[in-house]
Amino acid sequence: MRRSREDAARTRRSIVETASRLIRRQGIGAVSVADILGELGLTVGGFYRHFADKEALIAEAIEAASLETTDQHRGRATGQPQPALARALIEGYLSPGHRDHPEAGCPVAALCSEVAHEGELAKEAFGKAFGRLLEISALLIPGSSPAARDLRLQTAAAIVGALVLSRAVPDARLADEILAAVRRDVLARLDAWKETA
Amino acid sequence: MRRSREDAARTRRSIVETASRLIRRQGIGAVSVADILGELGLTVGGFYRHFADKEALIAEAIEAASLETTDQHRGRATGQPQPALARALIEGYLSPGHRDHPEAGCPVAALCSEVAHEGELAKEAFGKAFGRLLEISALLIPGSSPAARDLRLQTAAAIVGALVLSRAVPDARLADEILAAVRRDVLARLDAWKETA
DNA sequence: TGTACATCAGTGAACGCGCGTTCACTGATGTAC
DNA sequence: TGTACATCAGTGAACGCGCGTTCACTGATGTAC
Repeated sequence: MRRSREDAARTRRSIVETASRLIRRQGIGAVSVADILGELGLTVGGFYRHFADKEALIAEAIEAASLETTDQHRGRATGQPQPALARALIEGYLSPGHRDHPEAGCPVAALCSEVAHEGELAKEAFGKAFGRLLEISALLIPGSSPAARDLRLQTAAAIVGALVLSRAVPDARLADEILAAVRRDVLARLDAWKETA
Repeated sequence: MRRSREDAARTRRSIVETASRLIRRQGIGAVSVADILGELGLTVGGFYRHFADKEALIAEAIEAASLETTDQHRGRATGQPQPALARALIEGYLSPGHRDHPEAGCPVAALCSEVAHEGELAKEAFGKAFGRLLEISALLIPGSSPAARDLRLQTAAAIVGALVLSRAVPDARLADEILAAVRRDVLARLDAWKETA
């Protein structure tokens, strides 16, 4: 039966949020439209009143995950002095908690190798998500110099690589070691950068 | 009809090699058993004479990809003096060619986010592949000191992160920029490391 | 404000399809004598 | 070395299943008067 516009909008949002959570935890390929709607107590038929197809939802889910985590990072960042800011952001990103809860974490790390095989919409959303990761990096490494941009790209590659590998490696000790090594490295380089600036 | 033992062994090897190539290019989920055997002009029924199930093949395919690329790296490394060695390995790994041909490249970078959702066999094979990547790093950064191990882990995370992001990002210029930035960074850090050693 | 009707959010069954896996079968290969 | 038979690599059709998507339907919501 028909629902109010507010209800419908709420449903749509909850589909995106659920998809966003599930694809980060299980991967895009492992999550079906029926899984997502089932989690909400809904049947699949109504899905196509809200989205053109699965890929459109995936793209929105990536976007939502990116906005959610970026907001979290900005929230953590406000009012902090620079050194504490760097510790908070980097130690949060490269924490066992973030590694063990991809469903609430960075979509770039959760989807980076899988998204290469998805459609254009999903890749575009991923591109925007990576752009936001670079914006967060710019809170730590501001400036428009080539050296600042280089360091932002290097930092992004390092933390994404570390988190993804830490999740993929079956040896728990090695997984911790990767996070710790890159944490030390990135924090040391941010310190060195601030001294030169 | 029955084939000779040599033929059967050849078939088995070609299945592994084809799987290894296809999963690196298209991802594990996007490649079916029928795809792999079809590529070889075979029908699917015979597959289960060689492998227990798809996951067993995937694990062997990851292992084969790892051995293949590790051998390539070792080949590139033999007889080279250290500075040229570092350039050859890092510039090869972080090249547009490697980015654009995942089917012939590092399985760790090709599968890193997807493998987290696969079974134990595949994850184990991935773990061994990552171990071999660290061995290749040890050609550039030898030694058993904690600092050497840290630098190997940091280098591995950086180059895997850079390659994966370079493949995933839809903006071609940004993709090149990521590779170039991390290339410069890793080479500079290897130079600095040699000076202290 | 009240009524008649159009809209449409969500249901539940159905669709065609491709998946991993199984199986009876074929006939060349390998083995035992 | 030759023969009779067991083995088994590969075929091709079939299986049950879950997928994304479609569709006729329901009835509360929204709108026009």
